Amino acid sequence: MADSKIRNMEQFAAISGISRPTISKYFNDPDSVRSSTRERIEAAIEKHDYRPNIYAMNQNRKLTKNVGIVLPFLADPFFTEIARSIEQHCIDAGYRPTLFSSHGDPRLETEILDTLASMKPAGVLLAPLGRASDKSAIEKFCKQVPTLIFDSSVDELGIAFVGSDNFQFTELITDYLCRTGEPPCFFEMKTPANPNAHRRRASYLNAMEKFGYEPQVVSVPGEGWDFEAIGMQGGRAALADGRFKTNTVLCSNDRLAIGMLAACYAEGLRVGRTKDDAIRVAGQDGHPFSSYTCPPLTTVAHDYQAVSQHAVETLFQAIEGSVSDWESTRFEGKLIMRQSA
Amino acid sequence: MADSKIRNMEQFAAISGISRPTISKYFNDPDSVRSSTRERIEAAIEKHDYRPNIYAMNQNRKLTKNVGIVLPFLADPFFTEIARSIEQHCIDAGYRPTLFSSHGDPRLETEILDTLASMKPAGVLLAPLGRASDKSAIEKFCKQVPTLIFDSSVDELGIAFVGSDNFQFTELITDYLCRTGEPPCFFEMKTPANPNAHRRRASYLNAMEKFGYEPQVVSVPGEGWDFEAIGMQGGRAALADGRFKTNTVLCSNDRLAIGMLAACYAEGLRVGRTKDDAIRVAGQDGHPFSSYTCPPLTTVAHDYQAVSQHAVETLFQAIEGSVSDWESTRFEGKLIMRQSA
DNA sequence: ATCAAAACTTACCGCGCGTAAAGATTTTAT
DNA sequence: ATAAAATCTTTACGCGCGGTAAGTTTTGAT
Repeated sequence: MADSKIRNMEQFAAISGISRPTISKYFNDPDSVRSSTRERIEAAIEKHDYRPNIYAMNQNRKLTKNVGIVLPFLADPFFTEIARSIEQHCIDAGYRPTLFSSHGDPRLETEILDTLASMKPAGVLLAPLGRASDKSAIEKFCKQVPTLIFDSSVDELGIAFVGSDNFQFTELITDYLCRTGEPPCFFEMKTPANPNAHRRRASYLNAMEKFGYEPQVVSVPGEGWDFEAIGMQGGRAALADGRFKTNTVLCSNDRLAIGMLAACYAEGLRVGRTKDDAIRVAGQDGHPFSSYTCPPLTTVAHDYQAVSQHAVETLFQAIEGSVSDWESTRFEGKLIMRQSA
Repeated sequence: MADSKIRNMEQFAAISGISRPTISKYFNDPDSVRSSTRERIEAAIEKHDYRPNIYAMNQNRKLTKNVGIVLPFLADPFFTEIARSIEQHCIDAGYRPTLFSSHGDPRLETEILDTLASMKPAGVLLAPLGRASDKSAIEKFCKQVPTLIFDSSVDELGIAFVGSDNFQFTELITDYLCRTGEPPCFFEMKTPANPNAHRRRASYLNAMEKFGYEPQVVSVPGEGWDFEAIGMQGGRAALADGRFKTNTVLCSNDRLAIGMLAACYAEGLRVGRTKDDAIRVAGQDGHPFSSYTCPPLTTVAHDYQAVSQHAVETLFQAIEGSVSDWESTRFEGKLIMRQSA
């Protein structure tokens, strides 16, 4: 019945028998009003289906309830999985998440940061492109907006970094591969997108030395974020040239490994860990699709839940008060043994 | 030098020597001012790095330059690929896209629609969840905001529907499979997420009858959007029970096919189209990962570019004037022959 | 019942911009 | 050159809400 006549908070206040400042206070923080008033307001909201104008709300507020989430590349279920988890945590904390993707383009990343700055967000969760990022733009942005960097670190920018312990990842799986067969060759992109790849290579070299094996790094060319294609093309070439000195290939990440599996298939090599198999292939990330490759991919899985939860918690702690020093948190990965290695 | 002193349009107008209403007019539509003034304004923008407050802008505008993009499920490169393309088209047209994902949850979809309604967007591109969607909520939303439905149709809601011609998809690949080997069995979810699946089944039945073969539909149980898992589990069970009466399986979509390939691998069946292979598997969608399965997946690819471009164009035509009748546009798919079938 | 604290109301101003109307200025056409 | 048209400036008001200061009412403890 009575509905769309309410055009602003004043009218809503009048019709619900409560003063406008109190209504305003309620929308800022429902717990700041007496429970009896809260119930009356909520009943009126229910009845008249009123929502305050978000633009008018955000105009004068120094800080909005917006939270920006910036991903480097959307067409990768690894990131979307994290995004889903982060989004949920933000909503639970009473914030309004907005998702952006740089789609692998540094100019777009800078544009997004620009847009975001004008949105006066309470905070931003940023997974940067990495190497290609305009670092000065990110640095400038971090000075304006409380920013938590995740997945891929950029100097000591923002309020904190949350990610995975890439050293541990690679050491864990290198150890596993060495114990269960021939020591692995390391398969990677020559110019990887982000610093995680460098950490993983360094960890591989370190682990191989520790275990007393000679490291073999196979770096393949390719730019951009089309990792599967790069892994497949580079993998075929490397296989054809006999650049893998052992029968075991540890890929820098799962998407590269998926490309490598396709390369093995194309070259007629049976992948697996049995006597009949020609080659073992392992990845790193615990990519959502890694369960469905043929054969299923042995990998090290991120602790998605821990990363996303800690990222959001750290951001909100910084927003809602305590200004602590910059810190870096890296979660350990879990070895997932499947048939590929 | 002179920079962050400019706090509003008034000050910017003063410092750039142009009246505020003209500045305002410029930001609404740069082409609405004389080219000489435009150049002066743009020089001043460049110099002082001024951007109008988006909240104050949008508060009074009846329509904003926002465009909402709603996806049913983000962790699927099929959708993110379309999203990327649509986003770009929106930006090119001078709009500000905002991306949302329902993450397979109908309540979240309704919430997103609620949020979107309060954003006064110029228009919305909505790919609904399908069967699970709250149709009344969508219908209500479509009355408030110019909405273009894509991918999966819901009645004749919104200003138009743009998607793919599922009948053609399935007929095309069914024909191909019949011509090149045994006629296909149709592999699908018992309770599929959206109406596209029903169209594809109907098309399969129709095509099989037309070609004079007896159709064989294998429906497997499973809820939600975890298609690969459903395909793998259902596929293994169906293979074990001998429910596929021929050596050819046409999957309702590529993600199901990826699960089916994993099932074949687990059951020790070699997939392919040569004499040595035990079974042929084909998908539908042209999923970004379908090139990298083992073996690479034969499928029918959406015309991504055409769908996204036509969707955006149709929306903007409706926004910027011409109110034409509701219409449905479905683009044909292209057969992609790979090794799996 | 008494009183201070907590919660609420009234009244008013400010935010940054959209928009309209009327007059002044520039551009274009004749 | 001159009139008509297009564009710009000035002035003024409104949007829907945030925020504050002063009074008033309600609450809960004594």
